[in-house]
Amino acid sequence: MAHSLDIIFAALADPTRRAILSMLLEDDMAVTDVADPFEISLAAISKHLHVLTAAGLISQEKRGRVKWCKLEPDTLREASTWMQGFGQMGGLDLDAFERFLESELTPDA
Amino acid sequence: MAHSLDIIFAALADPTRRAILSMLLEDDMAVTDVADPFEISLAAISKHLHVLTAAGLISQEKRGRVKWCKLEPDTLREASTWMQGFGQMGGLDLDAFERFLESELTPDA
DNA sequence: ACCTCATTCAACCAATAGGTTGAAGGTTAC
DNA sequence: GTAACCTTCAACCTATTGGTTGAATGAGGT
Repeated sequence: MAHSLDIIFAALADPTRRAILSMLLEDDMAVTDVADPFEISLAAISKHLHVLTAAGLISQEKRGRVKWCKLEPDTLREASTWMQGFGQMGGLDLDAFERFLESELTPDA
Repeated sequence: MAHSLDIIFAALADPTRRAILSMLLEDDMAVTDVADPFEISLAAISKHLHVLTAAGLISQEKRGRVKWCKLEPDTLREASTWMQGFGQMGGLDLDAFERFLESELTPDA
């Protein structure tokens, strides 16, 4: 956990990587199938998947010779919550805001 | 409008820039005052502010010799909306959120 | 064993990002 | 007018990013 917002947002800043996330929303996919719709090389896609994995936005599991990619929504939610806080409240007590975020992000039930 | 998600997320990927946004949550600020808590040069801060402006996350208005920086929450909401597309991560517990808002906003004493 | 498929590694390249410094542009104050 | 102040410009440096290609690794299929 605690994937830094630095690498999460950096991962989201690339259109290819956002497209990959959208694809994975529908289903888990093998690396080759992820690469199929794109014009760039498989190696480039492999690097993008590495960035997404490092950010915690996806996970990869090797079964046989195929590596499956799976969306990890919790990490996106981390960033989403950070942004929603900004969008909706101006001029609030930031300490209270952080306490709120913590209580929201802690999966206690 | 339609600030591309590319540059919005790229702008959010830097910790200095996110810190600046947090500061602007509390109040509008002049460039020099924004730069004050940071150890880096004023020119570097100026560049960061340019990136944030290009992304539409802040706006800048020159009054006299001072340039004021103001948070633009709508753009953050744009990016947040993109994330809503990812299913269950509309995620913030709205009831808890409203309770929080009440506890923060109603006691204006 | 051998061949094929799935994925990554390694070396390289051009472009960008984030930082520096010093000089320049405007604006207000004396 | 000139001095002080706020901000940006310009040139430069280094590290990182996103892409390429070709070889290497690993796992099945036959």
